[in-house]
Amino acid sequence: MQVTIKDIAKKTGVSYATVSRALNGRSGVKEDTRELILEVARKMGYQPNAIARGLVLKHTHTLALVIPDITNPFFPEIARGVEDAASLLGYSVFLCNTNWEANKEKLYLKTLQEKRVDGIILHPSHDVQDNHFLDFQVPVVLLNKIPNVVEYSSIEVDNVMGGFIATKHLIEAGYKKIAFIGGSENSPSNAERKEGYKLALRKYKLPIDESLILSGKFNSESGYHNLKKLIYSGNTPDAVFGGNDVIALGVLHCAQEHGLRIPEDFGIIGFDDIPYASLPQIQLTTIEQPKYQMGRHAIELLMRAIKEEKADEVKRIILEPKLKARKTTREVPNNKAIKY
Amino acid sequence: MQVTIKDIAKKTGVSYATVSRALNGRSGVKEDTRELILEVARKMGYQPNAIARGLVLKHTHTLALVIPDITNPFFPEIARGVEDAASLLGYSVFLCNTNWEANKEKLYLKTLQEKRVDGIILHPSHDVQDNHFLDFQVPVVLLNKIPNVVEYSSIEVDNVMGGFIATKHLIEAGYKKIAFIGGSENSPSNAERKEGYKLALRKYKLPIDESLILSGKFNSESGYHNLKKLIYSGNTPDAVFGGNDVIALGVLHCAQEHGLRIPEDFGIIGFDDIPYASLPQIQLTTIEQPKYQMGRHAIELLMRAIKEEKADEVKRIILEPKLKARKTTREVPNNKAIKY
DNA sequence: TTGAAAGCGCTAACAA
DNA sequence: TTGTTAGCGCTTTCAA
Repeated sequence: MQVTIKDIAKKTGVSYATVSRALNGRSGVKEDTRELILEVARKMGYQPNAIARGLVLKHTHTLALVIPDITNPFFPEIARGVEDAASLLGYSVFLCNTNWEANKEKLYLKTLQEKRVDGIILHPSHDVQDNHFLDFQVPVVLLNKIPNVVEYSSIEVDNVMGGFIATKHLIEAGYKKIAFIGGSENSPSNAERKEGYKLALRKYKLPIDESLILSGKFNSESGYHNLKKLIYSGNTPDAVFGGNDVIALGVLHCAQEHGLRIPEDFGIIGFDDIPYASLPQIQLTTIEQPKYQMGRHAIELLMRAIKEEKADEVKRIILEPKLKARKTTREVPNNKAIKY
Repeated sequence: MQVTIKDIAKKTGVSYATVSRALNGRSGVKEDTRELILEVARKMGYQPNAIARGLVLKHTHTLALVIPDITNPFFPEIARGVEDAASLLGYSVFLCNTNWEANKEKLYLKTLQEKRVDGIILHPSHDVQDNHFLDFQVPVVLLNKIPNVVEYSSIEVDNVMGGFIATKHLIEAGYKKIAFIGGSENSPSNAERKEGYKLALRKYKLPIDESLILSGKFNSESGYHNLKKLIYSGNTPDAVFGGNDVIALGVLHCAQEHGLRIPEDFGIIGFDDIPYASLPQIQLTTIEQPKYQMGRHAIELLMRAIKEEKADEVKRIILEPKLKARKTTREVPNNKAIKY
């Protein structure tokens, strides 16, 4: 059996209230008694029971990170950022994989509330339209925007800016026929990246050709097949902006298989900067999302909500995406750089 | 404020013991009352308090996965296996990154005990010699062997077999001068893989050349530099068995940079089969560890320890590693395959 | 400086 | 079938 403060009280001959005070470093305990208690506690191998404490204090120093899939290369760094920041503040964090299933997400959210987590960081599954987490007691911060949901703090990256920068880079590098091969149609971030793409084309007076704008899934097969489709329909672009890195990797694979010379005749840019992208054998040009920082910021936001009783204060942190020019796009000649 | 069983009791006019019974589906509640209670609970938005329940039941339905770094491509799949299996059984899991630091590991283990997790899955940092988790109340299963520690269940892959298979594959493919570029000297799994390597050389009558056996760190820089060292000392091998995939990737990079033709003149095999390895642009031949399964099995073992009060029963599950022949090694001609 | 006692929300004996 | 009550391990008033 675990030793409790009562055991310590018995051993030391004081009341267990005093033991509690001593153990928690509260004032109003004679130095002698405190030392005695601490000593005895140590000797008996006392481990405070966080459950009991949580029951009375009404907080658990426990958080949760609810994401679609830790196996998706986009998430581990976020998770690490979350966990590092949380542990620094004395919080533990539950990891929950929803597997992109709204039902699983719903179930987790319920369980987590029952476990009385102090806060939740949530990357919702795209397809969640019913916002089942809207009647929440627990503070939550979102890891991406949900259309029409404004009641939560969130940390986001500026996807339209990212899409713009990506496309601009392609244009500056001299590519002329630039396709957008995106992911799911009803992903808000996908839509925003596409918007950035169109913005850039428009700004630099390139035609917007709808036949060059494809969508599919956020996996490499989708990227692969969409480029293939373009090639076989005789509509081969000379550059592709992929909706994310995984798609771009599929595009890269397809382009290589079809003997397209990269980056000379064919440019590819992705989005996210997942770890794969920087492998020497890949060297994918991409738009970086500051994943680790996103995790940290999410914790910051969550702490505001938890600590300051400002559950109502909604704050959005919008992070800037950055271009990582690598080897799947031509270098931009200095003199050709478009003024921005 | 959250609604409690007392609130429900008041509303329905029964005692709160009855409410508890009804809510937990315990027998001995008239069907009418049960329905009433359930109905009222639903209406009031009752959320059972798992903390309070945990306090009396003395379990929390909470587990922890303590690993060095979720950002390391070896771990996400394990984590997924753990989480999937755990959630199926109604458990939540804490994710803890020790960052390879024994101190952090120690701290987490302490916290987790205080939080009264029901069990822990631990991948210890290599360099932990003092086994600070030895005085544990909580069931733990280990994700790799620790020398001289036999008191815990563990799930392991047979590293010497893996090393043997890897080397055998290289030999069968016709490589003659096979180097082993490993990771940390004091990593047990590294030592075992090296042992398998030597075993294979011996068995197939190839000389064991200590100048071809290098160690370093478990990162790609280490692999890169160790091969470079070999090359510049005029001791270039015609194949390398990397202590893990990340090392092998570094080796691959170096080999490519130095114009070695892969796999014709130079073969590379790794260990782990991390996701990178199967990218079309990489196609690294490697020894697969069944990571997802390891996670699931770990949960199995943990459940035995938790449920059956067999905390003392120590069980090891030893998984078989498998060869994944891809493009960084020559194909093994059928007739040349060595009988095993 | 210390102790007695209530109570956090719940489960489970024991009685009725 | 239902209610009463003790108690899980702890914190925190209130009194002494």
